[in-house]
Amino acid sequence: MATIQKDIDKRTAILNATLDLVAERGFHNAPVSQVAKRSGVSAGIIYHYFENKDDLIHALYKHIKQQYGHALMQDSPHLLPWPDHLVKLWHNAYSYYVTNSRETAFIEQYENSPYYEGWEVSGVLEDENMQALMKMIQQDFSRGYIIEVPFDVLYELTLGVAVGLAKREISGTLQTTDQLLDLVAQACVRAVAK
Amino acid sequence: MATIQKDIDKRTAILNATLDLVAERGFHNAPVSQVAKRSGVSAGIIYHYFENKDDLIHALYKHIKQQYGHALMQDSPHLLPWPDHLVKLWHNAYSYYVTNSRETAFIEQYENSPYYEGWEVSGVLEDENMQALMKMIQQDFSRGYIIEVPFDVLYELTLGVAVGLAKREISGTLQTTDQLLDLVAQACVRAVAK
Amino acid sequence: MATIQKDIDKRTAILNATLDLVAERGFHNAPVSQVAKRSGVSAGIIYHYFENKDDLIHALYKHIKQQYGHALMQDSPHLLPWPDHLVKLWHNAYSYYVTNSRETAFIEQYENSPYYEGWEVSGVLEDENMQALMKMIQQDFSRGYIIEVPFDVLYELTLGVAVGLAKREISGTLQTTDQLLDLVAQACVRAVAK
Amino acid sequence: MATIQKDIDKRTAILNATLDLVAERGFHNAPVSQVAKRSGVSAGIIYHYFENKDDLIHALYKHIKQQYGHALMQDSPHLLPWPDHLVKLWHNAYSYYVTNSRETAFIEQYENSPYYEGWEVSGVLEDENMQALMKMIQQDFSRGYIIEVPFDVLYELTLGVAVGLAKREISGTLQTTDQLLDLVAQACVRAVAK
DNA sequence: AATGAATGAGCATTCATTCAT
DNA sequence: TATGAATGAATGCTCATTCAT
Repeated sequence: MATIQKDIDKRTAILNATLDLVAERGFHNAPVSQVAKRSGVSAGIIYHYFENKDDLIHALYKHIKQQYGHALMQDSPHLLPWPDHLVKLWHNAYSYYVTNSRETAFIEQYENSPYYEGWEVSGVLEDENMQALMKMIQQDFSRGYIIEVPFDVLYELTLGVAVGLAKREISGTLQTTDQLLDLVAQACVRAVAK
Repeated sequence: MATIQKDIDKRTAILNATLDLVAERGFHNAPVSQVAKRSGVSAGIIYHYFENKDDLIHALYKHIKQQYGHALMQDSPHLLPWPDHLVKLWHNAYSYYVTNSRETAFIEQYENSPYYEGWEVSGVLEDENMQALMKMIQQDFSRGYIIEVPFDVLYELTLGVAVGLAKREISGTLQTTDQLLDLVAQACVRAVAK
Repeated sequence: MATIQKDIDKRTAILNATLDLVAERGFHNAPVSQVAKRSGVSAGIIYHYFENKDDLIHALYKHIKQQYGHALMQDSPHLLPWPDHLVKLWHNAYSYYVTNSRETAFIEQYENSPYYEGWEVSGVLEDENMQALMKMIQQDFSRGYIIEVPFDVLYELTLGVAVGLAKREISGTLQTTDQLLDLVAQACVRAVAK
Repeated sequence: MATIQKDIDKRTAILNATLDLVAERGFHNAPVSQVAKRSGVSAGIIYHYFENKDDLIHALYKHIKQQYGHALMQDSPHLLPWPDHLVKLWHNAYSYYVTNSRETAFIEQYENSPYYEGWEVSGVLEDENMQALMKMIQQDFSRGYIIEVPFDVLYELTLGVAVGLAKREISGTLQTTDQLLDLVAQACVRAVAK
């Protein structure tokens, strides 16, 4: 039992150190040796938990995306009526990104690198939270609440905006207020509402 | 004169090769030696035109951003009435990104890497096209056409959506039509209109 | 008793896996971890049966050399008259090498590596089959059947040729027939006969 | 001119250092870093002259085999009558191996490692000295001097014996004299003569 | 006896940058 | 200006060996 716990800790420690380094210094300058040092393990053991550095990066991405999926569905937005559930979703997304700035930095680097092959391939769809979300949007569709555009487009018009804003807030370019965020969430709703 | 011309060509060739490599293979795997080979110059001469590799990357970014600024103001959107100028702007942006996929890939990698320190620092504001654009938005503001949110927010709600869509189109995730694009442009207008 | 049996099996399994790997992939690329995996034991236990990897290699060599000595004296060549016993010996050697290609590959790698310090040091002489063989040759000597050259030289002129041929047969370079082998055995006899 | 000379020297220095190390310490324990140190160059430059370590090893083998081919045909054995040319050839081979013990050690390690894919594939046949040798043997064949067996077999019965003996001489296992060598050369002739 | 996680030195290879020519 | 050979620190990764369990 102690062993299992320790194993989980070590794997997590490696993932966490990688996240730290990539967020701080970029995909470059996140050498395995530094990951090892920062997570307090030897360099060799990393290859016990992960096949190679790419595998480590991919695993970290999957890990974060799961976290994100969970955060999105916090407080069960799907139980709220239209358009409140969309607003809630938007705030959840924004909140996740701003609170987890390292994760945000990592995701954005990952998804804009050759590592990424699109969300359909990335295995994100297997996550149950993501499935719940898709179902929710599906319903809005069939009830005629939102414009008839592909899912990707809806995403960009809503949560895509949340990421962009969060990145600016994190970098200090932009100072938001609750009022402003509500305003933007409403704007997104307006964009996709039929 | 011929020499100067040749210099410009060589510098451009280096920038172009860098763009190629970064777009194709990512910020990693774009070694200076490859840049040299692909641009048909020696590795050493690159350090005549650029202080070091970082300088080369930054210069490329500036170069592309200027191109982008120019593309944005194509066909003088600022001469059109509200909200046509915004729609035109949106289409210009989208068109630039989709047509110049290498540039898009580079920009997105750059702006999500530790290289980037925010657009205010990046010198983008010095570009005259960008200044014209800012002025145009300023006017819409003062005339009460658009919601009162910071410039960054407006950007995310409009052109930010265009980049996101373009990236999906480029990667093949999404197939757009003129009809769909018009729909999205309208949605963006709806989002920011007061 | 059962335990002892199991031990022997495990030790043999390790030796066998090592042989496999070295023959297949060379002295390089025969890591202990792979030996463990292929022999179905843990990496750690290998160090219970062998002091270290070198010791394992040396032990394997000794093991094979004993097998070889046994194979050489199959069907009691020493009971045959001159030069039939030499011919028989030659065929036995050739047959062993061709039949046991993994062993052949290992022996040749070992004897041409810094591991090897000459057969006199290697402990081969302690083997009773080898002693019987030496005695047989000794007798041929004293009876004046064979030329007066050191034992090493006789070996090269006879069994040394068998190894060389076998290696070519194994690698597919050479296709032998019974007729050809008889011819070569005779040639070797001719070489050493006085 | 000086540059060309220097280049040749550097490439040769690398090959020479590799030969040294492999002969002394085996294919293992001949790390590129040591090759660099011993040849007085940086580790990096080795990859300017050779694609990778395998390429370096293969190049060294080819280099040595050419040397060997040259040594074999020293004093034009092909101009001598049967069987003197064979005896001369044998002595040339033996002499090369004993004099160039590092080369011998390397060749034997190489040809018994997974690097080696048989002499037909190794490009040895392209060497003009080897071609002269083949022609010489061909002639002996057609004149009915030697037994009708494949070339490989003849090789093992003659020069193959020379290598084996040389290896024993080098290792100190065997002390040869001119008389003994003549005796063995004669034995080899006897073996292949019809 | 037995496991396999853990170590860390060592390896092949890359690459930004310099500099003699 | 221009070349490209040369450097050497740094990187991802391997593997013999140890040791807590």
